[in-house]
Amino acid sequence: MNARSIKRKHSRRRDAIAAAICDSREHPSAEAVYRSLKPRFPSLSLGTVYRNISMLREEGVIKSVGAVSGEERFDGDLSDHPHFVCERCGAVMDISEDFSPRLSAAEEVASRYGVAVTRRALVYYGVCAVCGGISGDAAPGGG
Amino acid sequence: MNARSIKRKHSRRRDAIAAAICDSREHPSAEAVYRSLKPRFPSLSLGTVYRNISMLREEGVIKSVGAVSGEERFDGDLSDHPHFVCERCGAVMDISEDFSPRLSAAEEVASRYGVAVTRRALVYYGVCAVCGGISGDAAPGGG
DNA sequence: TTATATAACAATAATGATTATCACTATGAA
DNA sequence: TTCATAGTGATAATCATTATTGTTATATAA
Repeated sequence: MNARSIKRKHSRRRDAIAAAICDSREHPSAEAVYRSLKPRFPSLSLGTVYRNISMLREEGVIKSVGAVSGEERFDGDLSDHPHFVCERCGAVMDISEDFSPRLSAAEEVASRYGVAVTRRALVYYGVCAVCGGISGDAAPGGG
Repeated sequence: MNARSIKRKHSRRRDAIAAAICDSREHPSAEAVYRSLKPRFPSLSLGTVYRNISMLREEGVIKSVGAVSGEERFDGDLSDHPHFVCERCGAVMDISEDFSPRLSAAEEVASRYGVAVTRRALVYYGVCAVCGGISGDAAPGGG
């Protein structure tokens, strides 16, 4: 009756797209998924990647992490954990759930503001270790 | 010497664009700012809005709240507070800082992961009061 | 006030990510 | 195998945003 019951046929490409996202720690964009699968599926089309990502998201197999530099990034780990985004290279990494606000905060927001909260997203922004976040030398003159 | 020292001339439009964002609780998009100012500045161009928003952001007068349905939304309140986004109507509202994770969490992320954290963003998603978030009737059949 | 340098402007073209269309193909059930 | 239709590649269209360009407004000095 509802949209969920649309019959889905099995698709090799959809499996591969889901795996590319779920088996990666990179939080790839649609374009990145496309590039990673193109060698294995030479006829793969970018539209197919977008279409299947959209289906996988509806089905709850993957979720979006938000956009980095205008490109949406995806995650196959559905747990409610924060992310770190490097503003230099665009890398997205998982952060332990330990750094999430307590779960009850969402309930408190709901009751205080009279809204229904279905999910939340916490993102830390900065500069990753590779790009020079920590190794104390060479002050970043390039801003 | 650096990019900050580019000479800026005074501009009525830039003032109006900054005010449109800072005096609003709507977290408007560039398009929304354009629409709100068009009556007062009939010759206003959308490109001008984008260009000035970009300048205001560089200068630290406003900040981005992230994209909602592909449209970037802006905030004149620079304090580190969470937001709530209604997934039905796209409304963005401020949430009290009380619901932010403690500030030390950012430092802990930095030291644990070897990164530099410059800012963070916490967003709660769901359905706002107007769209039916709370008033317990009429189960949302339209999902 | 006029003159001059240039930041800001409107109009518009270009870009880049994403979505829609369509003729054809592959999947799954009979 | 046959059939209905979900899935696909190619490509066009859309939408937000950015860049370009010739003109206008602002700041400063004469």
